[in-house]
Amino acid sequence: MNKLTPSQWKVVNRPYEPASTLKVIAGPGSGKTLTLLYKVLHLVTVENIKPEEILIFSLTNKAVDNIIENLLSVFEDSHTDRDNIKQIGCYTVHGLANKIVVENEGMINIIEEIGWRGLMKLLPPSKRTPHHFRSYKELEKVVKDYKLNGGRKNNPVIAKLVKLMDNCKVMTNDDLIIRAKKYLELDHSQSDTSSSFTQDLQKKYKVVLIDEFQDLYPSLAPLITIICKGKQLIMFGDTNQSIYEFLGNNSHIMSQLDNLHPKHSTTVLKLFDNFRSTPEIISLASNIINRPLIEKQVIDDTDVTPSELVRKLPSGVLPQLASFDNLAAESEFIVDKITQLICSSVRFSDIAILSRTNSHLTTLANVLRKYGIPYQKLKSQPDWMDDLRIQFLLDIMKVCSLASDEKHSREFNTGAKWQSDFSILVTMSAIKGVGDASIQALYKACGLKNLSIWKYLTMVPNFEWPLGLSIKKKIENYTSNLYEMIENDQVHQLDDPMELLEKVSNIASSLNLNPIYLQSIGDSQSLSEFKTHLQEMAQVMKVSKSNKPPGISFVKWFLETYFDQTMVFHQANQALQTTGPGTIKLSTIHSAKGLEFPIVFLTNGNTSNFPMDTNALYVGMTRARNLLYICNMKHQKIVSKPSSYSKHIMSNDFFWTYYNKDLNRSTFGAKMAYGYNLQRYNHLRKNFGFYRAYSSMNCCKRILKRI
DNA sequence: AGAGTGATAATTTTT
DNA sequence: TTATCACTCT
Repeated sequence: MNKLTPSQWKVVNRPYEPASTLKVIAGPGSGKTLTLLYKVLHLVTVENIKPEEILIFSLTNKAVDNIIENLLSVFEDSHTDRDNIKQIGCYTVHGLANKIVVENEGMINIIEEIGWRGLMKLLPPSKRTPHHFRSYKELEKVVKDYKLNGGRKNNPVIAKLVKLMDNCKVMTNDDLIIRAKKYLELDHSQSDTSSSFTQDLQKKYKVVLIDEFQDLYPSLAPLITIICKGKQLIMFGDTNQSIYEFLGNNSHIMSQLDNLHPKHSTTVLKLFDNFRSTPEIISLASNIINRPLIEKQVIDDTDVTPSELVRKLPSGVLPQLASFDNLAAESEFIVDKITQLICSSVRFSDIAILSRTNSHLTTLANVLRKYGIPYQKLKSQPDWMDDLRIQFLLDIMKVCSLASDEKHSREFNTGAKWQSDFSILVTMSAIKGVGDASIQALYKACGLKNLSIWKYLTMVPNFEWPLGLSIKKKIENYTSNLYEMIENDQVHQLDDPMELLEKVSNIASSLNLNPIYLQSIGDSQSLSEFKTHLQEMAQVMKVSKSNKPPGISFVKWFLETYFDQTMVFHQANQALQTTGPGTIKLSTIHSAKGLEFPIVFLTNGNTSNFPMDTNALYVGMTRARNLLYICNMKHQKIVSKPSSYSKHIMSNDFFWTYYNKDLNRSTFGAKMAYGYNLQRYNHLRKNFGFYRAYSSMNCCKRILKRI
């Protein structure tokens, strides 16, 4: 095993010691993940730590997936049982918190956009009060503030909302963390359940590894400290790559973690070498974060870097900075460059386009599709999950399922604990003409009678409803549409996913919803988008149906598990797409953290004028191995000129030899092919109609098939 | 009424 | 960094 450098070995060989901290500072391309994996291997094979005593966590799904994916291969040569290795706990912080909370409370709901929109309707109508919000995001922020400061602000309106959320088990992601911490603090020693997840966290684990510590933020601190206290804490990260500052200050939680264990058992190590990027790219990136190139003097004499592990040699090609007046020009530049690259033996899968926003990526994706260039969006969630219309359908299912359950518990009226209320409020306020005033009046009336909204609507005669005539009609329509599903338990009897979906869609379509939930009307592109999303959800429903255990109704099973199942399904789908001719990867800079690509296009879009965050820019740049293009970057350190047309890169023999060697590809046949490549490129360029704005898409598709 | 001031959001993730 | 809102002052 001479895969590691001395500085990496130093980390791996650091002995196990309870109640200690090992902090590893690992810059981009320094082999952080590899070191982490070998550290785990070392713990199991040398230090005799059992796999089930190791807990690894990180903030993003991608980082966690990355580790899980590679764990097995690292253990391949050791004589450890595969099933045994799977005992290693590997979670996102929120995934872990979710697991704890669900184990202790049963099914919960994470609030989404549609939920906040519903809650907005419960606010007083006056526009001049502090309760008036421009968007649901402001409300989200205020509620967060309220929860953070406890009741200190004493805002009765927000307090009411929070109470409603509590009763309906509706949580924000921050709530997950707080609640998880609460359950970990409880003493479970008297409890008879012998091995719950909560207890495992309290007792079983000996070593906790944190990947990407720079992503942690203060509100996670209480949970993380309680998990790590007394264990060996090993954390990897790089403050320069801290791009989640908008969630809270990273240094605050880091100082807490640094002081978790006594000074004498806290060690800081550093991984030096950058094996990823060319000196040209590193130089520019280091300049961005005001840091000279990796200095020789920081390497002490016990850590001499052997000559075969020095950084990469110069590639002879500088990162290209370009600016454009409009989005079309930028797109054209990117497509033109891609064409040049593809004609120079680059594969589609070598290229990544990184941007700061998802919306800009969507724009770029449409451009690529126009030119028939294969692409793939790297997203942890499929698109349909943040489609409001889909969220609405899911909420209708929730209403049916929850209200139907509560119907049976009618006798045991245990106070205001009606989980269905939240989903009812959300769905009802999506109806056209049902405004804040009616929702509030109705909700108040229910509170007076101490009934759930559904019970109120079905039991109290409608002349008592505190509503205007036209609203009454609308609400009656709502009730009667849902009546069969709930009162006759139809929702639980529908065993066939497609029947359920059809039924729910029928309800939605007869409700006369607000335009925002029905964007599909009159817009064919949006309609086909909705169709695709619906089909994707239907697929997950079918999968869910196939693994449903007996003794539970399909809706219930689906609602409880659809999130996890979707993630698994989505991941499998993405993996599937990587085979074949390859695809260009589209990703936000945030999602691309931890990944690397031979060629990177970094773009800021042209619409927004506010500058790029320095660390985000740094992360984006350091994703590139060999070639970096930066478009329309707004940053003090970047001076970009309007780009002039050049096909220089195609004839750069030295670079292409370098490139193929870097990727372990044969250069046979690539040399002397410049003439042929150029001919191919010119042909494509003509057909694409570059420098004449957009061309017709049909001819492009035809041409690209020949590549 | 219309000009001027000051505060703040826009974007990124987590089930 | 810019756009927009709420509010104040003349």
